[in-house]
Amino acid sequence: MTPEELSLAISACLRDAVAAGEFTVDVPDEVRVERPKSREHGDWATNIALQLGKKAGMNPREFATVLRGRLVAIPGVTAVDIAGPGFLNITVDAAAAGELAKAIVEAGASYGSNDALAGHVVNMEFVSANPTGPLHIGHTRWAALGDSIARVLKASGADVTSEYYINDAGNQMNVFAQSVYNRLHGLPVPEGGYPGEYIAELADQVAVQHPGIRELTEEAALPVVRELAYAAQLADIKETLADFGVTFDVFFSEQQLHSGGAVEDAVARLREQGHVFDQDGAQWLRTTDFGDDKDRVLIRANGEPTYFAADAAYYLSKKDRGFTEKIYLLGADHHGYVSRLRAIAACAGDDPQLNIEILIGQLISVNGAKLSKRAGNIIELRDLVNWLGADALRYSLGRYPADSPMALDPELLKKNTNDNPVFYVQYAHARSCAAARNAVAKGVERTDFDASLLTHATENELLAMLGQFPSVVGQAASFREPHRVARHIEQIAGAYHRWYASCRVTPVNDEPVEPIHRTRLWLNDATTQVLANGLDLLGVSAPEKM
RNA sequence: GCCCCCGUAGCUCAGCUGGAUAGAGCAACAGCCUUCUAAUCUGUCGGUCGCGCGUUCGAAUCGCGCCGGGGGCACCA
Repeated sequence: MTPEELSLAISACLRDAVAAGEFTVDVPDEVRVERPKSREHGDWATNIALQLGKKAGMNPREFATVLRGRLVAIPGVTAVDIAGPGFLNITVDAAAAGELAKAIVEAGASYGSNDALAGHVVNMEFVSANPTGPLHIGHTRWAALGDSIARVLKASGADVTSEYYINDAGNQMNVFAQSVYNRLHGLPVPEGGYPGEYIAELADQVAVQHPGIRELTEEAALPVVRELAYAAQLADIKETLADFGVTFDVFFSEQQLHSGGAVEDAVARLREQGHVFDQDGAQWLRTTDFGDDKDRVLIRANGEPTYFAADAAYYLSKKDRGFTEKIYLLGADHHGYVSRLRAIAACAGDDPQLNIEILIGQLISVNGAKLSKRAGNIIELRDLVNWLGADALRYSLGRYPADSPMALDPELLKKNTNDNPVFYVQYAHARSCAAARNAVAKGVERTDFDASLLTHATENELLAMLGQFPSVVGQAASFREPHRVARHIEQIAGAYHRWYASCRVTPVNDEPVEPIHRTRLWLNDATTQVLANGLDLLGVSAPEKM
């Protein structure tokens, strides 16, 4: 019996009690069932009586007593105790709990999938780094987190498109082209240009693809340099992301918004909605109507659209493509954009509370040093991945909530010891794989299964953790917090290690294979499956040997 | 000045949106391997949840005000 099944059964009891006139109260959609910290409080506990008692006009213990009469009749429930102010502590039959092991193995990779977000059509935009340089440590967290959020959303039934917005328009592209051009000719870095060493590499690539580039006049060469260097840089970004296990469904070009007329179109549409006004020769969006500090320029006095105008056009594109929820993942240094992005949604006729969601994540620091792409002293994502390994890096980024400030200590991560919890979880997975290999070699097979044999305290604990996995994935999706998955599989790994220490899958020496061994193999393999599924949601590999 | 985030064990951080005695890892100390992977496991030590009011049966969690740290406030991109 999983917590979900128990939760549903309790809801049914509540409805039956209301129908029988035992109390009068609105039955909530979901009854939360928790794993008590102390095992003296049963397998599962609920505070539903504390929540509903007052609403039913009864004191919570009285309410609990009435409800208890129905809960004890749930198949698989062996005891229901009332504790403290009105907690209901529920004890479940070992056989009912143990059935889960078989169910997980049979569900395989789909175990953990749930329908918490069924029907949601989500656009998930993240990274969106300028294609004027390599991805660096500042993009690392969002790449890892955004990809994992997309995965838990999909696992929870949402229709998700992950998207990378390429800022390939605007003056920085000209500066970028000029920087590469200067490098081709051995000239100094232009004022405000990009000094990084990667510029030289791009210049080499441009020269290879267009051998006569140095002979062209500057005026003729710059557009060519710009396009070739841009393509090379974008390819580099995509490769780096792929090596990091991060994939995007769509790479969306800002330039195409401009060239395709979408920006002008967006300004016209917003004007029709009555939110655009003219002042000082510029065209403004009245974002202050929707909580922004000040109104924002869409079209400058010189006729050029602002970056903000492209943002508005991009938002309308997402809306037109049918996304009901547009999620943006931004760094804390961009938090000032939140109110103006919400204002765009409102001006477009959307509900800024429902149709747009902006997740702000705190920046990562490395030994207190800030890193700047423009300064050229960047730490590349590619180097971090090569140095620390994609698994260790993704896991250490994925196990913290986005709003907690993070200090990555390279010396600590480089150690690759169990300071890094990824090894704890991966080791548990590899260990369970080894246990299964050994069991099969000794003739233990997953034939018969008798759930009532899984009576050890560590088995009870492990089964409980495995049973919570789908709801943890659902919560991770609902809250956009994949670290919940990481924390939970760490608990599963711990429960597995403790189980392994006291319950053997393979008989000792020449002792015969008993039903208990075969049954435990199911539980062992169920754990393997859940650990693998959890690691996959975080974009981390699940090694079978370590 | 205004806005956002953070403050929990010596260190790094969780704390399941208000529940039972606030947890984990690391560090420190003490134990368990001739038996499926000891990268594991068992135990001990360690807290004024930044401070103060408030909300209620009940607050680390919600509200207000302070203190401390980080980030941001362009007709830049």
